[in-house]
Amino acid sequence: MSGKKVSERTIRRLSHYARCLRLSRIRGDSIITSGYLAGTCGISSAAVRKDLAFFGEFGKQGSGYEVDELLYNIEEILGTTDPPSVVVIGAGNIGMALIESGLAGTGGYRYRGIFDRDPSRTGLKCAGIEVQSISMLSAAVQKLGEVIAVIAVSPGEGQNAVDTAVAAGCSAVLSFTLEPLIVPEGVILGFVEVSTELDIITHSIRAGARI
Amino acid sequence: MSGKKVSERTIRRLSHYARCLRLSRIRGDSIITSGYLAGTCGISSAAVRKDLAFFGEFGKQGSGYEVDELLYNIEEILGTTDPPSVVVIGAGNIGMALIESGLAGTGGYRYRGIFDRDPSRTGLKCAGIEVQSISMLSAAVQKLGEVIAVIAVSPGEGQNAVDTAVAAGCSAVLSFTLEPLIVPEGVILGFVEVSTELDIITHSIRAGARI
DNA sequence: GCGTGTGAACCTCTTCACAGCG
DNA sequence: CGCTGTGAAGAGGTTCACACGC
Repeated sequence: MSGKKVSERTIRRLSHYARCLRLSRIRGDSIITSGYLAGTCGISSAAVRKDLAFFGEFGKQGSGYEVDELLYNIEEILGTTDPPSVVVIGAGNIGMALIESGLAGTGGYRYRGIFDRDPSRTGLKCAGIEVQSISMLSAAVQKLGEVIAVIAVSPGEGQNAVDTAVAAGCSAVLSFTLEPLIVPEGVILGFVEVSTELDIITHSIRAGARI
Repeated sequence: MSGKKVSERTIRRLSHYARCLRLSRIRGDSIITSGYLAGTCGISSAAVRKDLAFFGEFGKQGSGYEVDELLYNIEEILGTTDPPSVVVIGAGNIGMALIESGLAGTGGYRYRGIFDRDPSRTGLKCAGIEVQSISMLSAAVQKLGEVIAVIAVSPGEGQNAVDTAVAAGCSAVLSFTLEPLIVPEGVILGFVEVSTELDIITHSIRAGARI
């Protein structure tokens, strides 16, 4: 809709603002300031205002931003007012844990299915969702429309699972595996890398401990 | 040791290089080029060389980088040659799944314990590790030394768990919860946010679909 | 007075092009 | 000839300071 180009870093911040706004709304606040958002997200208030002003004049001078209105606008920018469906591929420990934990508080996302190629796992139930054979994925995607596939398979099976997800028509892939993955042009690829987060933390500990 | 200041973005890339090098080593390669690392990590070869040259002259002109040597140097920079211990707080779905999945392939990290404040969970065994009462955390940290606490508790319990971890002497906290958290100065804080990754992907899908 | 919106300065990071060395 | 190391140019993002409106 909007022809704006925004960096991933900005999108990441907008996502944080959105989460912060949801918490404010739960707490009953109707107005929020850039300074408050800045403090909660660990950045400067000027940066918050720059981010928001880039997309429109959402604030009221002298008071701040109306929580409901700002949240609506940010979700509009992110495209999460009507978010894609999410399915999990791999009904192992992590896959099942993700399903059981759900996506509460994330603003609209919901797990719509979990798939595994191991027949001994199909039929298991988990948080009201039944593990289906991977052969059912294609039909499920056709029914759901836009789908993000969360890859939670065993090490070494990542690329295989991604290829299956892509062939089934998934628009994007979010991988929990460590392996490098390849997707065709047009398919979005994201990673959740505990390993890298640990490395960053370790470096911070060591660097922060210097004199 | 080194007084260099490096950005988190650079550290994140170094972590990716390290993972790529481990895979190369397993494959038996002894030499790797900046172009190959660049391709696998999705950046330009010049950026890779800049990153590495900043810390020393690790490469051999005309051939490339020796895998073992470069990996050693990167781990030295990251501080992961002798990595901190990792413990999990919260023996729910995610905590148990993390323990069962282990940290294979991450280069040295290992889960050394899992703790929960719910007495009905203590004593459960998981991948050879027994769930301990949260009251044992302090003693465990004292024995382990430098400890990263992975927070995998139910929504709303995050800050409580963090406070406990900090009081027990943990050097850093990596949270899987969505809530904003506060830690005292000197304690490192990191997040794994599936919600934000989904937002980024959703935005990419919608933005990429524009004309 | 308070908090937003914004142009300008500032800084960091990335890319380019090429010299240098095996 | 191939690939690294690096100064210079360019792009992008952040901070600052202040005008504007409630």
